[in-house]
Amino acid sequence: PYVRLGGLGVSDVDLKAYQKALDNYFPHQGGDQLKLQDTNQSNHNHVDSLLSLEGCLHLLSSQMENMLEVNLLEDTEVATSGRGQEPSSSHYSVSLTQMLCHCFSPHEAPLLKTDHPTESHSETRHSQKQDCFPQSDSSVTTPESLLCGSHLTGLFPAADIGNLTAHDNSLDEIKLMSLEDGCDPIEVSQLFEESSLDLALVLNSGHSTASYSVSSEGAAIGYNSDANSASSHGLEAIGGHSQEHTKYDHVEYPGDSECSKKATLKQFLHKHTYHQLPSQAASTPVLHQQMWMKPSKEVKERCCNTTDKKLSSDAHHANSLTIPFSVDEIVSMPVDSFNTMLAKNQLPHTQVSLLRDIRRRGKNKVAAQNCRKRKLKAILNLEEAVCNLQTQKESLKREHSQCSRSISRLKQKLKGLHRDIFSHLRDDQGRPVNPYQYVIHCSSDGSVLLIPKYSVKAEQKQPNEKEQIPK
DNA sequence: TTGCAGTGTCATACC
DNA sequence: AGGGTATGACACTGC
Repeated sequence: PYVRLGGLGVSDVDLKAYQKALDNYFPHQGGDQLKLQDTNQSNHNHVDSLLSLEGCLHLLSSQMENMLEVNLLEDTEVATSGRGQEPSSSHYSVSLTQMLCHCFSPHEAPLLKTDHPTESHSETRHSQKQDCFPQSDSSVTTPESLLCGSHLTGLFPAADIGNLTAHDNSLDEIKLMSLEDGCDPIEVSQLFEESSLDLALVLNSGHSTASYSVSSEGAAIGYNSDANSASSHGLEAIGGHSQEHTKYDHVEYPGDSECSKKATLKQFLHKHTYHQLPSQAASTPVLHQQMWMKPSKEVKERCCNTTDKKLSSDAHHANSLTIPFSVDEIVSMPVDSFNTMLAKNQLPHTQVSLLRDIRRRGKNKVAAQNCRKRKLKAILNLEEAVCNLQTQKESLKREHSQCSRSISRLKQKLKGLHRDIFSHLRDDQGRPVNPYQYVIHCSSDGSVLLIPKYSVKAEQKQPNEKEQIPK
């Protein structure tokens, strides 16, 4: 609340007190400025300067009123005696004009100070993501639909299948696998309690793979089991791919917002991003056509693009190594499991190298996808920031013009006050005081000095030399 | 045919 | 030191 009128050596001004007085003196402007200060912290400097100006004005006016009373009531000789003024206290060699110039110099507000908090709420992010893709929930909660048409639904009572809905995706996946395996779901649940390494080994030990996608888009497929075609290892990588993207669906990024939802949705809707779905179905083309009603021609085309060829090649290599893991599993398994698997299979160096490459490529692919999503998100955030700053700029412009108008009004009032004061001032011979030869100066102790302009100029050159001005 | 956007991969830096 | 991650750059593809 205290503002030092910079560089002038003037004492601190209690803005609150001045503001209170201003409310009486300039009731309209004072209230406005207070409101401005309250509503926009970013323009604090503007308000401060205006408040200090108004404070100065009010101090000046009130003190001048007192002085006028003294002048009018007392003899001019008394006024010129410098009564009560210590020479040391009148060291202000600054003219009123200078002070006003200082006060009227608009300060630049810190324009970049924004009230917009950055949006990085990790807790809400997750729900936003989920809200963004409600279909993933629905897909999770309807495993029966995933199994519809398959031979699996008849194997277990509906209650068992219903249990699938009560667990997270991982457990759903495990249970789906157990369904396929004909295992007891309870056993699988117990297995789930064990270490991931053991789990992975158990789940993959008797089978080629079961590529499954319970959540997100993959859920529409349900799961893609190539257990029915155990010899189709060469294609499983494509199917397994979807699991990777299922995880990718749930990757979270700082500052998710509505914009990112749109962007992400755009990505999700893009054909490229999930072209693995038809590809995945290629491992079980009949099932795929039943579930997606896609023409086989399109499936073939999808399967034959370069990326899938590359993946198929990787998968082919991986499967030629008699390793009971899909490419996706090679990529996603913990490094300890991976190393254990390598050691267990006694593979030659070239094949180990190949597996490491497959793993590296798979991880880097996901990383690249995440990186691109982040980049897109950053771009959207920057665009939003630009919009916000433009809005803020317009607001500041309006506020600046409002402050300029207020300052103009105050200047007019000050001119009138100045003119009024000098019209009442008389020197010791009773002659009017020339306003061009004297300046009015307010001191910190409340006294008002009339200073000859030449002394002000002299003191500016020699600040230590002060002249006692007759009052 | 051209341009663009999406994607996978590599190389590299960093943790 | 090895593995994972992030990112720029490149090539390729489909639209």
